[in-house]
Amino acid sequence: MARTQGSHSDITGPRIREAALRLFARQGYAAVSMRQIAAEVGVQAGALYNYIPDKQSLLFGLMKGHLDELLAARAAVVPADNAVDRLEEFTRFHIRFHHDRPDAVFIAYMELRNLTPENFARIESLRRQYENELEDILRQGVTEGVFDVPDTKVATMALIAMLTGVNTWFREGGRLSLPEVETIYWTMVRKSVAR
Amino acid sequence: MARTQGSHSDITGPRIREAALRLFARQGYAAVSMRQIAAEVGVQAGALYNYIPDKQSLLFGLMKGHLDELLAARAAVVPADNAVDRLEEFTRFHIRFHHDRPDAVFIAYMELRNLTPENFARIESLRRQYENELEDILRQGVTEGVFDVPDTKVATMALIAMLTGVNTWFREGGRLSLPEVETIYWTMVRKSVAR
DNA sequence: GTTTTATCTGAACGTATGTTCAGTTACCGT
DNA sequence: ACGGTAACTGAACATACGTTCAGATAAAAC
Repeated sequence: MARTQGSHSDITGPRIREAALRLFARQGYAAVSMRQIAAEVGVQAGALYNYIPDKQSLLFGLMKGHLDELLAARAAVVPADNAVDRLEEFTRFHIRFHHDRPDAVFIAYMELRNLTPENFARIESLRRQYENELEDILRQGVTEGVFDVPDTKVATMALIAMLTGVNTWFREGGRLSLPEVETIYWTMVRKSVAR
Repeated sequence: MARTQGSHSDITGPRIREAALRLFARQGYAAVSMRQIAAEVGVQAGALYNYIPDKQSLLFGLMKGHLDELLAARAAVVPADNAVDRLEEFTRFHIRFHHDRPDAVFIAYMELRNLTPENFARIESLRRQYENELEDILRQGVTEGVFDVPDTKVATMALIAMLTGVNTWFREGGRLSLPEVETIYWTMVRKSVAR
């Protein structure tokens, strides 16, 4: 089962996930066939079932993997001591992280309805963990007296939607670079919660 | 063909669109079959083709109808003379209009990839018209000297994403009423563009 | 060099898809 | 009452789907 040397299949599993990620993002989970994914990998459809139990698990694995990565990347950040700096860091982190994974982000938001109820609950729980990081920052700022936020829960949802929205319009090579976009969004975020 | 009195079919067309709207929003365009839609209407699948040429046109018609309604509702608004009042009106309008049509909003954002290139271009053009209304307001405020916005195009996308995001979390009967949510968002919008 | 094991093919399974259409039904105007 | 017509059924079309599996293939283990 597990091999000590790098043989073919050690690379086939990830290749299936990459192909599925790209195709699901472009055409949607329901519109992509197992045969399409297999063709992208250069294999017959039946061979996929040596790596995944079924199509559903493939989708769930992609979503779970994305959110695990997101939370791991957050956990690696050493938080600043004041709320303003923490919020700036979060803003720039969110934009950059989501910019680097447009397909996974798209899938994680759009294909929730194709999950079984249990899998849906697991994904939503991970997402809530991430959102709670932002809400903690906002609450800290309110406590510190540097933020004036009418409702930290609503503000959290508002800011996350705003930041994630960058993915819908930003294109490499356009009028603005990503760092410039980060700065513009940070300006708006900062002012929206300022005293 | 056209009948003067209200006969059965005058009501069947809208009923097909309503059923398709609901099902597309819940399961996605690709995952909904014509037989499912027909069953919802209480008819056999073949009968649908007395009202629509094909499944694609049904999707496009729903999206186009939604955006036409949106632009018509905007056109009916008498704009205030100052940018701040116009922006508040836009904010509350956007939240309320989108809140009243969650299914149509969901479809109009998520099923763009299932449109042919020409149809996609037509829908995007309508959406851009709506976005331009907001950008005009922001530019007016900058000219008046009451707004301080680093980039009106980026601010437009940021604010629209933020406002549309209400649909992803707001549920009737929750902690907050819709007017309360409107006010919270207006506070954040106002501050984010303030001088 | 032979056995063992992981991997893949190619065909098959039952079921579902969008769309068409000849034929039936039900209602309309007269 | 009756002819005309709009609306609908039910079956059929070709094609595609996710998944399974016996058998072929290739690589690793001894």
